Amino acid sequence: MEYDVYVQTCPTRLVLDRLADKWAVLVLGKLDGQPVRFNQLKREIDGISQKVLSQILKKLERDGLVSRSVFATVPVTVEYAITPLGRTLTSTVAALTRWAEDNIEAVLAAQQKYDRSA
Amino acid sequence: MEYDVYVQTCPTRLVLDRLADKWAVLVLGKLDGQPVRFNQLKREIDGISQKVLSQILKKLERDGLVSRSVFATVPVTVEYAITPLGRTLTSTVAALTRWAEDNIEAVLAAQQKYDRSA
DNA sequence: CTGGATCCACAATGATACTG
DNA sequence: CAGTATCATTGTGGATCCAG
Repeated sequence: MEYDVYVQTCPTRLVLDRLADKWAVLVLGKLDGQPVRFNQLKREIDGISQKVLSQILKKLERDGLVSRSVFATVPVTVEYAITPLGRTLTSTVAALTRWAEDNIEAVLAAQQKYDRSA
Repeated sequence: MEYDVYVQTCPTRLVLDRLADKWAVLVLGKLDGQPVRFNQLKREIDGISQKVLSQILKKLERDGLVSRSVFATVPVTVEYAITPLGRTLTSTVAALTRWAEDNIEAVLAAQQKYDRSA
């Protein structure tokens, strides 16, 4: 079977839709390493709302990239962790955020130059 | 200066917003190699609308990732090409689409398993 | 603590038509 | 060919309140 992201009906487009999401990238980056609890994620990912975070986590879990573990403490504890499949993604994802941090100045400079000439 | 994508006000978030876009990923992937004309891009990126394509190209150009060249032919010819800065991104971007194509089956399987247990 | 449900405002997109 | 302009529609996210 041949897959090609450039074909609209190809299922790989579904994966791209999921990956090509700012929040998903940040969540995967935070989970790479140790399991993290819901509110801890919410605190560490500045600007994400509770609604969006729970949606993203559910999607990532459905895709098999993230696992969800419930502990019957009081109050309940829920830990999210990356799966083996998800771990094959984190290096790529990390490269993305690293690129952003490394090249932001060049991008900002390009934007200013563009805006001046416009 | 320290940058951190996990801080909401950090400019690197702008970069992530741009990169974390399905269409931007596909466009950059297509431009990696030779310059491509507008309608050729539109044809090769299945499902993208003319409006969205022109928007994405303008943003990528503003970010300094893509260059736009106009040739005074009749009718006019416009070629889009990747810039040196953009080229530093393509390997990461290519890794993303490759991951999607390589792991789609595992993802689809995970989704089916998830849906059955739900 | 971990979310689900709701309401609402705004951004994004498709379709269509038109221009240089 | 390579776009821009407009409109109508949808979706997406934020804010808030509530519950197990």
